[in-house]
Amino acid sequence: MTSHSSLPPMAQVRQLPCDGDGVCMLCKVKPSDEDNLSCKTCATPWHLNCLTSRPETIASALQWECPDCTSLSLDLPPATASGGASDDLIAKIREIEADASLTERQKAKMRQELMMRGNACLDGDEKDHKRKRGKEEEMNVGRGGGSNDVLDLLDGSLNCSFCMQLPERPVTTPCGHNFCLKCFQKWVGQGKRTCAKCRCSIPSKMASQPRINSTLVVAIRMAKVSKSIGSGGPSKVYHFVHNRNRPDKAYTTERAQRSGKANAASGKIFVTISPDHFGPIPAENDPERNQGVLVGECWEDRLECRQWGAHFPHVAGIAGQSNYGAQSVALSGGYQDDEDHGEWFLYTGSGGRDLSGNRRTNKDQSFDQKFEKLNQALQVSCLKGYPVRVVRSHKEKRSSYAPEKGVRYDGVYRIEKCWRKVGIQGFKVCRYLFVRCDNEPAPWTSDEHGDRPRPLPVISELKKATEITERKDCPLWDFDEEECCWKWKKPPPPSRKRVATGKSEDIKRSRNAMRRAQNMSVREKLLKEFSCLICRQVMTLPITTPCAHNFCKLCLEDAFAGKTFVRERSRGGRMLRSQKNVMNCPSCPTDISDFLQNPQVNRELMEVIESLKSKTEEENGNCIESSEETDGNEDGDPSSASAEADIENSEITGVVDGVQTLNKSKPKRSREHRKIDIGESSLGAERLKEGNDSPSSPLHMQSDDDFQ
DNA sequence: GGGCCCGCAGGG
DNA sequence: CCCTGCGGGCCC
Repeated sequence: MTSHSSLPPMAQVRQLPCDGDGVCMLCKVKPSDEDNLSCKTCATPWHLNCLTSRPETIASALQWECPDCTSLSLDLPPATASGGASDDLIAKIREIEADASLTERQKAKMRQELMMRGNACLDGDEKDHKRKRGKEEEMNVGRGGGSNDVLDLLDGSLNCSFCMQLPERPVTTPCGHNFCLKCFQKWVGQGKRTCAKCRCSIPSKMASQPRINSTLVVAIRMAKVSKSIGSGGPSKVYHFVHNRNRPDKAYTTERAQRSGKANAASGKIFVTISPDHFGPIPAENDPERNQGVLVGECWEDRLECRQWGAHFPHVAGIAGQSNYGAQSVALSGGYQDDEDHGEWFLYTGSGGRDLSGNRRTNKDQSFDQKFEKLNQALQVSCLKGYPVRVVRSHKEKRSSYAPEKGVRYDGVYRIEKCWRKVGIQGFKVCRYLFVRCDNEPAPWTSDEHGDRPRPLPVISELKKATEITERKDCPLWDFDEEECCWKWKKPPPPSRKRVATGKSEDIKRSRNAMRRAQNMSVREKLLKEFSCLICRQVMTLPITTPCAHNFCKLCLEDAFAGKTFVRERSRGGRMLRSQKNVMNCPSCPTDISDFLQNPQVNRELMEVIESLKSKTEEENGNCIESSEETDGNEDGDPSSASAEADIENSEITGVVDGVQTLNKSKPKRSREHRKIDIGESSLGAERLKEGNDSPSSPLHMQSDDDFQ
């Protein structure tokens, strides 16, 4: 064999195409037209001089196939018959290429879809994803023109390079490229550890635990909603949860303040629901804000979550009464058997552990769980079809759907089935299948609408299950086809408890921000979503951390500027200097030191922000600039107050052994200051220029799979 | 990061 | 009144 597909894998890895700007990713030079070679299969441009094997004639150059496409057959599972699926696939791709009725973009899309499909079987989730993408595509066709439209703007820049559509559950790689969670997972599932767009390596943590970039989720949904309203579609107004609209500080009792949160009495309950209230918490039970508890609302911890009524017990995972039903559950990684798929998950009951003495959280199971007490309460909710509120905690590390920080309300679910099986630890556990049934979209989806009834997932462990409980009667909480929403089909069970709250005087919030938000154009609202978590202004050079937080490049630089990065810990009376530096994300306790070696600007996002800005400025002159100025200075404005609080938080969580701190005294960067060049240089590269020996320069560690 | 210790709330 | 519980701070 003489073709480069026979080269060893490493040799192929050394071959890289040109990036989106046409610059060769190997030699970093933009090839001239003569040196630019396009693959006939995927149309990617390559630098002729950097190829290990070049076509010899002009004719063969026209028929040239890039190393990625020729190695395609290597990636695919062995074909069933000789010739097989890979040949078939390539034949199909050629067919697409030859079709003169298609535009280049359509061709690219179809090529990508074929590549994604491969000849592997799709699991249920994936089929769902494909179906959904297909549907969206139909809708997009109907969308038509509107060149000035924000959705088109996002659509052009942020598309997932696998399915060529706006990313569903977007995840962002450290190199700054955005993909659908499913597409990304499929890619890494094939053993790929480089970015599909730029071939940068993907850290193993990102590959195994990708986090959803909620900034993008909200932005995409907002754009979609604005579009459907604009086109005379549903005019329902969806809430977008902004941290700045939340109360500044959770209420704590005097005693709690004395003894600290570990021993805190829970604070005042802000909502007027009884502790055995089922279902969402509506606006009429939220006298302070008059908006109810919204899907996506986040709290610092379980105590604060309790104060807003989403989940009352401050330790237990299940709220309920054995003969009455369960109102809410918390997913916080306490049980290994849990399995989270976002819209549905498998939950494990409580009990089976020895909690005698001082042990409150023994993780080891030492006897079987039974359908009694709180486990029975969940069973009642299953049989009756009650809505069960679900909160997810950052402590659940294995789920892509867990928040990076604190506790988040994710809406109501119904328990469709429950059973008992032998758990991972060898003792019997109670198991529950939760399926989402909320009128508001989940925090991780860009859908404009909430859930629709969906077929139940196939649960393989049911084969070995005992005591399977399924609902026989109609569920009390169900989807109304006429009204197109979830509602009580029969009245909920009467409350047996009193409302545990008085009138709260502790929280004073202005509604100005909300009113102002209502008057803002979609573009301005979107721009607000793209705020840096440090400076609170629209990001100039957006950077997405592996923990899915977004910052200006310069703010992130500032946050770590002039700091000593060697981590010291005392152990056994001696000071130990650890090999690896630890630098925490300013927004959460994730160590982003590896990422900081070479953080990449999210150029796709930057493009969107720039277009939004220029279009808004075109229309409003300097309105945005001035409104932002007043925003920050206005007294009593929850946005500014909460922003301060968040910065305060980041100073606590962002510190590692007191070595790294955000420089609070540093004056806020002026907007002029922020307008700097968008050159190729990354944070790491700039640091490099300062000199490797400078104390501020992070160690340059070479990761194993970093081939450059 | 793991273990220990603590207090609190709610079910029964 | 006792038991249970997917917390949280702090120390090592």
